[in-house]
Amino acid sequence: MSNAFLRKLSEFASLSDEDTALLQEACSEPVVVPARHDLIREGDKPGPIFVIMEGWACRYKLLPEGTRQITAFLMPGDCCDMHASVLSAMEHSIATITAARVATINHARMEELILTRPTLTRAFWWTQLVDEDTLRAWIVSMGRRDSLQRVAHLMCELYVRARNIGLTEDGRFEMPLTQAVLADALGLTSMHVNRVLRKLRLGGVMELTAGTLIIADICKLVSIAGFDDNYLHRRLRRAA
Amino acid sequence: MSNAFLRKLSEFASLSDEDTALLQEACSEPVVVPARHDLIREGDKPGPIFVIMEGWACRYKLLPEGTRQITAFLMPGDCCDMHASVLSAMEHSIATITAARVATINHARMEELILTRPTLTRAFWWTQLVDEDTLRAWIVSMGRRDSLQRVAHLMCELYVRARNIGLTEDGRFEMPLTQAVLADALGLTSMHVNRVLRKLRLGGVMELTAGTLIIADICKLVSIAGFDDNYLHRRLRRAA
DNA sequence: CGCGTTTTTGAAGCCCCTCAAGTGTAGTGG
DNA sequence: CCACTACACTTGAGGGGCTTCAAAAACGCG
Repeated sequence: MSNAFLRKLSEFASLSDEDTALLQEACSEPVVVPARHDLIREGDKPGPIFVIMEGWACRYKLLPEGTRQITAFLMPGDCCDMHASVLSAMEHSIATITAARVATINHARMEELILTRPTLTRAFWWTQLVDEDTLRAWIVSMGRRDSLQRVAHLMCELYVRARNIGLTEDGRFEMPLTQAVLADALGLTSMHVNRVLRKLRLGGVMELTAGTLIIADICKLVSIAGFDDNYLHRRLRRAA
Repeated sequence: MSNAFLRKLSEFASLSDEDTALLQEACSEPVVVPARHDLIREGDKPGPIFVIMEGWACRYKLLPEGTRQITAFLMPGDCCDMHASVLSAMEHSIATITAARVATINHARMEELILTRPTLTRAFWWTQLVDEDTLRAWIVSMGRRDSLQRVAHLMCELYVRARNIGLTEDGRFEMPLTQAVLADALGLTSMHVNRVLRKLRLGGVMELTAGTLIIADICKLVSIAGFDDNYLHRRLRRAA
């Protein structure tokens, strides 16, 4: 199954052939977007629903002082702003991190799917709730975990999410995030992220080089992070 | 209008008499819950939808080391877990802070409302999206604001939310949160929250005593916080 | 009035930031 | 093929913001 969106949704719900076909068709014309390109900006009127088919993106907000806070990473299969049309303006921006293939679904089409396909509606709700629990997990990390735990926790989250969509192999996966990007997500400076990564590397826990994360000791990593993947609400649990 | 839930929803949508009557009836039998009482605990199967009719509550998560992180405050009119039934287990707990009147709506009833009353459905979506943007605003605060800005920002948020449901009068409102509770929400210690509050008091910005917040200089407060209430997505803007 | 909770204040220390410089590494053009 | 540039990564020194530990004062409630 080459469609990451389908792969992700079918992780939660068993989709009928008709549901599958409808979804397939809805995001059949993805557009290639270059890296570091805004899909939508804070203040804009909500646009269509974006579905990331390939590549990485993030939600972020710029502060007056020029600093940036990333509030979510978007990976293949993730979709944004399912119902944002209800609001009059976006409160944050969404940008690609790498070059990406992005499908768009207009709101009329989405509304139609929601009204007529109860299984899809439930699956969409599930993604929404997982995203929400992920936001809460980030708040917990920022509020009550130190930098080492915080980095470890994010690495665990991204690893599990990558694994769920079949992007890992044998404790490693491609994670094209610079230390500056990680810092913007973790509420740290890139210099400090660098020091934390060194510590994890020297401790034989994990190594992040050239855009790939290699987890040497997943048990140590999970234990440092205090990671519990419940918040990602997976039905199936596969081995690492 | 004595029903805080109705008051809040009608802020976004103009509800028909029938919608109003249905909502009124759905939460017509609130229960009084004592202070510091869990409504639902992490790990529990999702229960009914809770609607806070009176009093304060919060979502929180306990960490292994015994620390606590609050991820949201719930005020009159706020409802939780609209669609949580989709999930198999709660990822966080919800507890009252003060004594509270809490209505419950079972999921079958809610589903019926959503299927038959499009105006209500849109209004529910709006509350959901506001909650989500609030989570993101908290992440931004924790990641990129220092303690003074963070406290100021939270006070702004709570003041605007209280004002929206008619709980303020002339720059003041009842905010029954201890410094320890604020600390658990802000990712600080109660000692440091105390020092920040003193600074704001001595600066003639605001004063928090005996469970009421008195804002002396709203402009200063907003400017310290870098507060912008867009994320609460209000349609109407009333004067303070 | 007495007791638990909350608030307040102080002193010492650590975690992470700021500022600063230097080291790769990939891409470009001569 | 090598200078040149841009960007990401790396490392160090010093400082500040928030924590930890500790204890006293104030408050609220039976």
